[in-house]
Amino acid sequence: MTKRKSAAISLPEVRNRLREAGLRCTPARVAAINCLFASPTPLSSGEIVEALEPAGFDKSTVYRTLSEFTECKIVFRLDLGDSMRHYELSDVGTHAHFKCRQCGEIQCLDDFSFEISPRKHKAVRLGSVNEVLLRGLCEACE
Amino acid sequence: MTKRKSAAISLPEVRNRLREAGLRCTPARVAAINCLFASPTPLSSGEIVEALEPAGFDKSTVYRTLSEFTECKIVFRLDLGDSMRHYELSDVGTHAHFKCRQCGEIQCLDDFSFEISPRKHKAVRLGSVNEVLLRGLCEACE
DNA sequence: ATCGCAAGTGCAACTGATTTGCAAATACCT
DNA sequence: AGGTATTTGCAAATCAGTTGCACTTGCGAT
Repeated sequence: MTKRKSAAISLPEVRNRLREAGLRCTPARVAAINCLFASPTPLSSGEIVEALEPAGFDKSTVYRTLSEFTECKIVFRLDLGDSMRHYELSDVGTHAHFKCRQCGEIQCLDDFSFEISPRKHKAVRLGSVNEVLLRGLCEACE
Repeated sequence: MTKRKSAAISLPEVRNRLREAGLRCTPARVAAINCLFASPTPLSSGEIVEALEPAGFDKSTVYRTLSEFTECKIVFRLDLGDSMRHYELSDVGTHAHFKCRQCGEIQCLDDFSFEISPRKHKAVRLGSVNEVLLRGLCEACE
């Protein structure tokens, strides 16, 4: 539930997560989970592909794996724009993200709270909001 | 400055906007502005391409036009994820957007206000935020 | 009004991210 | 260990968006 650095996750634990989600435990899936687990911020599909290809995993396998994970809710898929999808393990909990439109840096805003309130009452009706994304310039780029 | 339905914008007015931005007044640009003007919500590049191609405008021209408009700040480019860019005339003013991850519907949240506040004070440092995007399920899809 | 040329356009070919079809490989239940 | 439904790797396809280039056109100067 909390943010972790880069400690590895044990194979049996990964296996459990997969089996619980109804997925077979395969090397590609284990590698993908380890990859995501090791990163403090969401990774783009491209970054994950780059990380796993050297180990011999095909990019199509990686993309398929990420889709499966998303369906099974093992990971949460963020649409941060810029034609790229990002993924993070869903057990880190829901939080907003900030993306710098200049350098592309992504920050997880677990330390921020949001208040979203209708101003007039004509009330556009949103259903449920489960992703909050802020874009702008990070301190460095500003 | 306010939201409009689908009334057309006069040619001289479009011409003015373009000249003020330092752009020549060409049929493709006029068509693109009219297209954006007629829509109550941001349009994706694909939608604009589809709208203008039947009239004989090439998609590369449309993409180029949209980039120029973005540079000149005539339009604001939104990165709503889903591998697609959306555009709206910048004179509608800054406001947040909601996008349904199921049906893709986009809502402009000009009637909402946002409060974003650091919870702890360890303070992740954001620079300036100029786009707020919420994703989730709209009322219909929920 | 019309001329000249920089700016804008259409076309076709290219890129980069992602997807798909299919045959070979493999996880895992018995 | 064995059989089979699931996964995987590969190559080819797709899709949004971009680019190079020769042709056209808007518009300030004549």
